[in-house]
Amino acid sequence: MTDSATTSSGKRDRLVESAKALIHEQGVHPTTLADIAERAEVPVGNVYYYFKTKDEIVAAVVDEHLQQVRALLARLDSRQTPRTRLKGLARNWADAAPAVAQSGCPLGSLCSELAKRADESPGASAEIFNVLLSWVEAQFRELGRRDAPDLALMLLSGVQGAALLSNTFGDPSVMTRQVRQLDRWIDSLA
Amino acid sequence: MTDSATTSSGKRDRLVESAKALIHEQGVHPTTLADIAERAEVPVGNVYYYFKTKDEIVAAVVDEHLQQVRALLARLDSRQTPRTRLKGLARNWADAAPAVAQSGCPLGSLCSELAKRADESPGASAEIFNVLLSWVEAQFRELGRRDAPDLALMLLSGVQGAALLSNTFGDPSVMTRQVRQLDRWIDSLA
DNA sequence: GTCTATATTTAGATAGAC
DNA sequence: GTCTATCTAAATATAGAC
Repeated sequence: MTDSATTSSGKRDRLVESAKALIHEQGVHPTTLADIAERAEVPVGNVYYYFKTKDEIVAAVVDEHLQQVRALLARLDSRQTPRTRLKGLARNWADAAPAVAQSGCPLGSLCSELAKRADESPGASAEIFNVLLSWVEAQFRELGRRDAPDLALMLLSGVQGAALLSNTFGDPSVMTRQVRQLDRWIDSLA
Repeated sequence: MTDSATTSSGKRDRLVESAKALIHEQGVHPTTLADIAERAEVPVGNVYYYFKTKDEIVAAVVDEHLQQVRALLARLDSRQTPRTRLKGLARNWADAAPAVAQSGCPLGSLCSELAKRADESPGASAEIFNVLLSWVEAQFRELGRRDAPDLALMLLSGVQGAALLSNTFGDPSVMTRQVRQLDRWIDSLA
């Protein structure tokens, strides 16, 4: 019903969810197909019925993240002003602080690992940050800032860098402190 | 001469340098001992004379980074004012933009990967960012800012996040733009 | 100290029964 | 569509000759 394949029920989705969680916790490379299958409660060999290679699972996880980001931004779009929309995004990150301290930003650490691959082109993971960056930029532009691209870069970088430090130190407060600071920074803009 | 072992010449250092470069380019997990040995022009089996495990090589690479950061900060300490010292650090990052766009920040991507490991404690890689953070904080305090810890976090996060985005997009200008912005931000502080 | 050959383990992937 | 059993390849690590 949801996609082209004639798949009956749940297993494919469970595998993607399992892979998503494990990749967040352990990283792409250390996560094995056996790990993924076990957590999804699917026999190992069966994985290959749904995905021809490990790369295909990773691609599905990236796509899942992309859809999730799109859904989040769509929800935020219902808010009245660009400022409240930006603050909603910030709030979202602050809420994720404990998970981020433990395993890093699910998007950031994934992109960090995928960017190292020999692929020439930016790849699908870049699209996630592209979507985020464009959206934030649009909010700043609506706030009347002509330097919207720079401001968007500053905000996203600030969050991603804090996520990395928070994870490195295993300390959620690093993330929350930085988000609070960025929140004030948004307020300070004309 | 340089360390406790009775090692005669070069090989250990070559292995660490090789590992450092490969880990930057490919990441920790994908880099094999065979890769490291080949690049260092040392036979594979011989690696185990210098390092008992792969983890030991990684630890040596982390330590190498730590020493390098300490040396950089020591050089910057010779500058006259805290502001010129901070700008020297920023300049250093801007110069690294091409390499960062290609393979990420050597420190950031390494910490990102190591933080995911099951280890409870922050580990040695956290010490690198600790040193950097403390140093930057000291500069801001010398500038008379009582919010020095927050400012230091903002600066380091801003750089690390930009490095991640720059690498994700494979675009050096993302890094240089952000550093320029942070440079202006430093100027704007009382 | 240096190196070759090899043991061990594990992960990705496939074949084919049901 | 589902699953078991297994092949193949590669990576870490060791034994032991020189």
